[in-house]
Amino acid sequence: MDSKYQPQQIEGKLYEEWEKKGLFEAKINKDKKPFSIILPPPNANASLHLGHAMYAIEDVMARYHKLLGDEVLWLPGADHAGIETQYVFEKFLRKQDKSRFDFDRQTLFKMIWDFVQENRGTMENQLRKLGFALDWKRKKFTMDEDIVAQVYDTFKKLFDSGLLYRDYRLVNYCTRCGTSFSDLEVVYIERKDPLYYMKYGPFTIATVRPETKFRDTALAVNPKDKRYKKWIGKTIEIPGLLGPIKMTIISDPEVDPKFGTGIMKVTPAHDPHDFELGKKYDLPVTPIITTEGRMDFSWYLSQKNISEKYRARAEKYHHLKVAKAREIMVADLRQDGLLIKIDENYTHRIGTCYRDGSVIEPLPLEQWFIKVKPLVADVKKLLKDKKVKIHPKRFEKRLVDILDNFIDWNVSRQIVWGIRIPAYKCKKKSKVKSQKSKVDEKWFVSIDKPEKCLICGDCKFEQDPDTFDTWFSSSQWPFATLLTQKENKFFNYFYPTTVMETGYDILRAWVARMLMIGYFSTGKTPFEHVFLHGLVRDSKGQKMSKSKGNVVNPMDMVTKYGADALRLSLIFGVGEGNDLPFSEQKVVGMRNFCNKIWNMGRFIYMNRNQKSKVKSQKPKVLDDLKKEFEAEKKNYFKAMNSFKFSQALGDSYEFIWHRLADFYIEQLKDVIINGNIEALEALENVYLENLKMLHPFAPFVTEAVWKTFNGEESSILLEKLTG
RNA sequence: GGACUCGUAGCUCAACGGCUAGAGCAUUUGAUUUACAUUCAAAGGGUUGGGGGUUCGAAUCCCUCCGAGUCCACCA
Repeated sequence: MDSKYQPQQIEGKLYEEWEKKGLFEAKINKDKKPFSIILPPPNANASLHLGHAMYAIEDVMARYHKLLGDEVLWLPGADHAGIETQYVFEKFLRKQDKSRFDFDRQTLFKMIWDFVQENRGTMENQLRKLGFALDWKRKKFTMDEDIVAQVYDTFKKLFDSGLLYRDYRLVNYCTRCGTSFSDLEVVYIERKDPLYYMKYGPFTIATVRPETKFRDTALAVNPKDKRYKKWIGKTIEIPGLLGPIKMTIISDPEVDPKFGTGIMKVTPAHDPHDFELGKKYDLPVTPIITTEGRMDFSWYLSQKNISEKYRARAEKYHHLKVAKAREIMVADLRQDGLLIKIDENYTHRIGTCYRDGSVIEPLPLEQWFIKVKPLVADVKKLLKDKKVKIHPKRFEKRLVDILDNFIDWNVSRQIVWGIRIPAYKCKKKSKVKSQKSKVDEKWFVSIDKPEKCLICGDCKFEQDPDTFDTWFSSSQWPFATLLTQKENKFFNYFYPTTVMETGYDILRAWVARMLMIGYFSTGKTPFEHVFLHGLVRDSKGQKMSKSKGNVVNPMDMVTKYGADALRLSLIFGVGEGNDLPFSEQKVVGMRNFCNKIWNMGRFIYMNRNQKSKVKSQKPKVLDDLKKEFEAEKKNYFKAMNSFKFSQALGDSYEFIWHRLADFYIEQLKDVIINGNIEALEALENVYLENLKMLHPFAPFVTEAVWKTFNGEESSILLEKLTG
């Protein structure tokens, strides 16, 4: 044995051997208790960041349960990460002076597919370098054919159950990404924008969006507002930039008389609040901004009998970007004497795209929505019946809160990189003309490509060009990955999975949805336990981000200090579910701990090999050692079985280093060197037992030492850990 | 505006109603022809954010105030 533990020379070889010997492979074994975890699938296209290294907690569980003798499945996978990946790919295209609009759908998809395949191996090998006991033979990709079939199946079931509907409503649209987002993907920021006070017939209104006023469909006041009471219900003519418009004054208690002038313009097509008002009072939805973020005045220009002045204006505005149009219109308003004043100090919050930071436009679009209410009710029952338990407990409250406030889920995305929605629109014109007819009546869903229209039977139906929100496929991950394994019974044996372990930041986006869709599809909870870990931050507690330049590459840490050291540093001394500030110092400390483990082994091993046959008295201190070790073991199992891994590790650390090494070995050093076999054996037993207990946390160093003691062919993973 | 988390040694955090509030790093002093200098022994460093309450006993439970952060909702 070397005088120092050198992980770089050992880790790669050990992992290869584990994988080759199939030690991570799961089988159906009726005599054993199944224990399963599905790895939250990292983005197939990207490298791992430190947050991914937190999956070490899952490895701790997987290896611990292997040692307990359970049948363990830890299933790896990769996510196609729709928007993320398409965004990265478009950046890559831009470098070559191209854009996605230069390619047709099939070509673009194929290009991204190849791009992802090229990069996919990186992430997988990084997971190996971290020592994760993943069953690679069962790995899945969200775009695998069989997974897609599963996703289609779920979509059809939702459709058939009436939980899916198509609706024309305001969605969060990023005109730069060219797609809508769910509400979870909108980031609100505080911003200063001019608030324009405009003359509006007999009134003054305040708005930050004068460019949308052409499509206002009403004015709204508070019913109790004395200033405007006499106007309610009246329709008046108001001079505007493009000539007079007719406007009806409605009243709604939601209008705040104290804001601005107490009278608001209602633009159902471009403001979520106004859209709701529009629905309530049956106002038409009349868009004026396109999905490209440009003004659309074609509705105006197609009219006859407009004066040359107004036509010229409309033509000037037409097709301008929103910001530019606003600028010009404000100038025109001023010219017409319609602008009263500008409040330059108005701050408000606006939605921006989480991906590229551009302003989100609320646009009316037809999209697929999942009715979440019934699903939420089922999940709440699961929680109440303790079919699924949340650790640490405080997150259960948050989950319930999330469920109570879940709004219908928009699953349509207008990007190419994703799973195409298997919905088709009947093109036959319906004979009955009814404005109130629901938009989804003309749609059908089919898992296989349909040969004829399932509604009318003979039209040239069209497939929805949209793809699914990435979370829609992810929400099915626990059961989809198991149902698509070769053995039929694999699913029955391992489902519901035992634990879902992930960061608390995706409790809403992922965990809640997995529970909803998982229960809907299988009638069971997808996992019995949810364990949530915190976020890795930098040493000052700041979020790591590329723009801040404080990102630590986990692989650098592995190269420098070994995978065990990195893993230990992410678990040691961290309260369950708490964020942890990452410091290289701590990794160094854990590297030292690994070295300590190694050298304790070295000391015992050296003396074992030169055992002399001197028989002497059994040292008294051995009784204390036994007692102390029994107590440690008890604590260890208690902590491990209640998801308190940090505590289990902390206790072991304390015992191994400061009791076993600093106290007992020091006490027994002389008698051992003099050949006291009893003392040596007692130490060896306790040490090797501790090696097993520590193996889930530090798999490499423990395995390396184990092999020294028990031969190259042995593996600590084949040992039993008993309480 | 709503919810949650946190405030403990210089720094980062443990301690989850019960021994003298602990660890890592940092600081100071000393040891070692050594299993390990990636070591060991020891020292300094604390009114547990302030105040009040419950209790035989509170960092821990309750109330209140102050401060920091996160998530959610978002009125033109």
